[in-house]
Amino acid sequence: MLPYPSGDLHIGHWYAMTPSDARARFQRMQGYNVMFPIGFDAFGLPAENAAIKRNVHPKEWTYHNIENMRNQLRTMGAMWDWEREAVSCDPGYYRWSQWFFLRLYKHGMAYRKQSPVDYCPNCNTTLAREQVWGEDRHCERCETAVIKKDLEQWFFKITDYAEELLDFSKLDWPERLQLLQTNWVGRSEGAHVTFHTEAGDVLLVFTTRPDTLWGATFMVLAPEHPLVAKVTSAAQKTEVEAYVAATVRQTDIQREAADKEKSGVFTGGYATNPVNGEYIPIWIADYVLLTYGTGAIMAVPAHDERDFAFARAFGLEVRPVIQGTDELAPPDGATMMAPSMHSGMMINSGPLSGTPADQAVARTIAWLEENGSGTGAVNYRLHDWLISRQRYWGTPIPMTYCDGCGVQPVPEEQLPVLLPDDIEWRPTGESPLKYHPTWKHASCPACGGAAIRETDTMDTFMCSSWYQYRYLSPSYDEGPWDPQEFSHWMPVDTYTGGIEHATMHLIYTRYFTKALRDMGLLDFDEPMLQLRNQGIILGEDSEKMSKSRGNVVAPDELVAQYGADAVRAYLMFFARWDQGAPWSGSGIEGVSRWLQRVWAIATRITDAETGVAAPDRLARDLRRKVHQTIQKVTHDMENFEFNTVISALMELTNALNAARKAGLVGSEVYAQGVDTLLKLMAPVTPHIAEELWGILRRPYSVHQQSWPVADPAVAAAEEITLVVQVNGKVRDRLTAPADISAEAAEERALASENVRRHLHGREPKKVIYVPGRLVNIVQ
RNA sequence: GCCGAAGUGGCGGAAUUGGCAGACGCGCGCGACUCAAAAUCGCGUACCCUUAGGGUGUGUGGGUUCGAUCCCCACCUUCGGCACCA
Repeated sequence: MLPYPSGDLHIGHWYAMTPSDARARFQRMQGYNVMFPIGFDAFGLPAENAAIKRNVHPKEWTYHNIENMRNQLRTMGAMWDWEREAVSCDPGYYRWSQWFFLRLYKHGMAYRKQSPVDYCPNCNTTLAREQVWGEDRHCERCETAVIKKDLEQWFFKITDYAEELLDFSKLDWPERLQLLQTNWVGRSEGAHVTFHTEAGDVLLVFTTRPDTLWGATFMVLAPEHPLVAKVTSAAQKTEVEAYVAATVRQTDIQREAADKEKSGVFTGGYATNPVNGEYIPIWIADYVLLTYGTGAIMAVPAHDERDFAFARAFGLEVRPVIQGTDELAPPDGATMMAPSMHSGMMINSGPLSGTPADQAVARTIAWLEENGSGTGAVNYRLHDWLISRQRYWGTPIPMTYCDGCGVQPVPEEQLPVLLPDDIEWRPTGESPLKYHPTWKHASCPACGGAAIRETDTMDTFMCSSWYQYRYLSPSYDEGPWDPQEFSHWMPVDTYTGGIEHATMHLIYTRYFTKALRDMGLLDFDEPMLQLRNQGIILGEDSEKMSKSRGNVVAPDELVAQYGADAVRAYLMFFARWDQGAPWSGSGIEGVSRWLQRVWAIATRITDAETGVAAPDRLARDLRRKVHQTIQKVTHDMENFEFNTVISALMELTNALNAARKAGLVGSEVYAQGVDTLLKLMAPVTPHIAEELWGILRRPYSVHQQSWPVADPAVAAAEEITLVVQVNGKVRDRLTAPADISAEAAEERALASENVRRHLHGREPKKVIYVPGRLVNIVQ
């Protein structure tokens, strides 16, 4: 975890962190060597906003918040390893973020590119595609609708890893998360097909349906496509330029709106279809996106909905090239009402006519490759990661620009490129780095002449892409990590976090580790092997918690009222951890009462006499319950099923209470039951468990005890309730020995008075016996 | 539109994955203690039939099975992701 130091610990932090801590403590008691680190994701925009609004320096604001959060985190009683704390805005940290940037640059994985990028006009910065959300394309942080800007920016080549990012075989990650990442990468198989313009330029298209190539009746280019100007005829020039200008002015939202009504303009140019040499008109339309595939398509209106709508809107030819298996005659392009999506047989397709649907794509690709007109191809929706941010409070990108030598990396030994402290804010909200009088002036590492520093800083997801490695040795200064620590601990065994990171942090950090591997810096493929997501806590009104809604639950107040242990236990109890739920304030009373009952049980034992002889049967029952609870709690802790951990602990408490009333206080079995309860509670409620452990004069500390091990023989039930059904309906319940034979069970079931009544004196047709569970008599 | 997840008492949720539906807790009701209240403790608490006993019940409608919260089909609702992706 690397929380952002917002300055106030939220109930959501508690919900995410306390079960994770409990599980870490559980594993430590099981004998594992557990590292449970913490640190802060300390760069980012809120610090700058605070600076502009309240005139505090971002550094001061951030470190003040960190101090505050450290204190709040301490109230949780988590076993954080504070000696390994890492703070991403410390120069000792961001020096290595810069170092990684230089490594990536040297390996060709960081590059600069001019392109239309998403820009948040409120945050005054560009954003990565992953940070633009929803139908209305809004900024992930401030929810402002983004706009497009044509800028030169730094990118990381995450697309080189598109295929590998789809491989989850080494990971124990939730299916749901794998699916989100898989969809985000967006792999599709098809072909690249080479068309040619009249001037002889190559016009490459990507298609998933090469089998429909003979049905291509026109081409469509994205309005921003580089060939647009060249293919446009003199007659169409005015119209084309007007359309391009209009498209560029539109936001993505406008472009995708209007109920997907098709618009477009004929360029006056033509292209040759490689499969039949036919000349087909080239159009431009905003439904073709420059950012996907090659930014150009072959349009097959007979077999594609968008192309069909476009063809009908502009009166273009529709030519079917597939006859569906259930179609008696080939569809008529002139009259068909919708594109044909049937599978069947290729028609009107020259040498491939007659090819059945299941072979059509492969045979067409083979034909294209033989004829040098195309190749099989895989396309991904994933884009390279835009990491430039036009902000002050971030890691400076360690690059310079020299008039003579161009882009030059800052030499490694000059790192870190420090952020200047003496800064002034512009009323426009622009980055002070751009306007700093001296900071950006540097000497060129190549020629020694004057050079200008890059004034953009890095996306903060860069900091969090490698923080797990910095936790190993946060003050190490000979490298990003101490190699000895690294080989002992890495990769991360268990990682917990929110699902909202699926296509951001969690994809970036996977990419980052793979890139480091390929640069020889580490030797595994995945940064975190096991991952589990917690859900989110909503306000009591089922809405997202926010100050403006007034539905925020303050953990500090709950801790003051009920104590940290009760808050911890309640957060683990009140909902399924992986699902989250709306907050409910009344339930915490129940957990608080439970802890008071535990207190009463454990403190009464000291006053009681020892050496009490417990009746055999009661002793056995209690011992069984104890061992069953060990089994249940161990299993559920392993599996992140924390709510049933608490209910099992409550059940054991209730059993101990009943045993106390039955006079078992002072007996050995009772004392062992209490000891076990305290050990099982230690990960969940570390303070109370320790306190009671001390009161009972057990050897310090409860947290250093080994986790109890269940004896299956003791946990096994001696007697079972045998359910007796007649035709699947419960008619009786019998108490029987656990190892009752099938014959004996059937005999006893048939002897039941109520069963006999329901049999109405007739013979059963069949009797089903499920060992240890039920007898079903079928008539 | 496409992909995915989830629908169980008044509420949060449980059910060893095909075998007692509703564990545990909240809330509520009744009782004990108290002059009274709070706290605590005890009992009860899916719905319906006045009871013995029975009927119904896990979003809706079908199906498979001796038996379905669990498997299959169709549908409804809610939430999440993607979205003119070629």
